[in-house]
Amino acid sequence: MTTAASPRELAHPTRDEIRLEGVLHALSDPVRLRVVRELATAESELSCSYFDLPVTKSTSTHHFRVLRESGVIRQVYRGTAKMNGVRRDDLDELFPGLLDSVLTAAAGEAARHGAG
Amino acid sequence: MTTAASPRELAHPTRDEIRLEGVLHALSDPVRLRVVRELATAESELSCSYFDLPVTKSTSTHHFRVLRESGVIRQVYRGTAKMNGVRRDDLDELFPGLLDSVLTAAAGEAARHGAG
DNA sequence: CTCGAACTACGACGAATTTCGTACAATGGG
DNA sequence: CCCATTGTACGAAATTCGTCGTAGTTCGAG
Repeated sequence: MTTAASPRELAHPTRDEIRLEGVLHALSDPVRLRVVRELATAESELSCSYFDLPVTKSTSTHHFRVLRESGVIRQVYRGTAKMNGVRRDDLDELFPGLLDSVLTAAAGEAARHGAG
Repeated sequence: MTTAASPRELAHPTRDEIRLEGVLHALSDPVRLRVVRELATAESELSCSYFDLPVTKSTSTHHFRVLRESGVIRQVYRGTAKMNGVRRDDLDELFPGLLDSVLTAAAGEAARHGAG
């Protein structure tokens, strides 16, 4: 009773559907901020399973979805894996400097408190 | 030095107690983001009653407190009024460029969708 | 001292969020 | 076809969030 369509396409907001409040909210969670930092540092797509997050798989799926639906990341299936990448072009066009300042701020805070 | 010997002093986080996640969360609410935008454009401090927010006084108090406790704004009593100002120095030192890029992003989004 | 203005404290409520466990589906290799 | 890998869906519980109303506090003016 498998239904007809291939469901392996993921819904993303278009560029003009991305909202600042949604992006800020997505980035205000420690787990999600950490994912975005790794993704941005890697500068290439990473699978969900690449991340060793302190939450279960269910919760991990949830966080990735929040990031995708807010427009922060793009997700694409590749075999059984789901690859993730930051939507840098869209974010930089929409909110110039925002992503970089958040990443810089996160790095600074990590240096101050995480390794201080 | 401050001449305030008033018993009504408000608790603020010190600079190094301010957390990025807390700031992002505080700014991810439409009402609070609007307050910060007005505060940032204003030349001087503004009282709570200056703002005509689409919420009750109770809720307004709540939002101002979230902003204060996250370190985004500084609040000082002046008579019966409570004056509010953005903690620009602290935020710029802690998270360079972050506040400005958020304000620019908010202005851009308002131009795009609010008055586009 | 009394009054109004400004703001707070407290309790409450519904809605959203976060988290988990378990069961399930899609893919690619034997 | 079988199965391990990868991630999803669903339900549920705990928590947080945004909102409000009411009662109360502090201050300045009269």
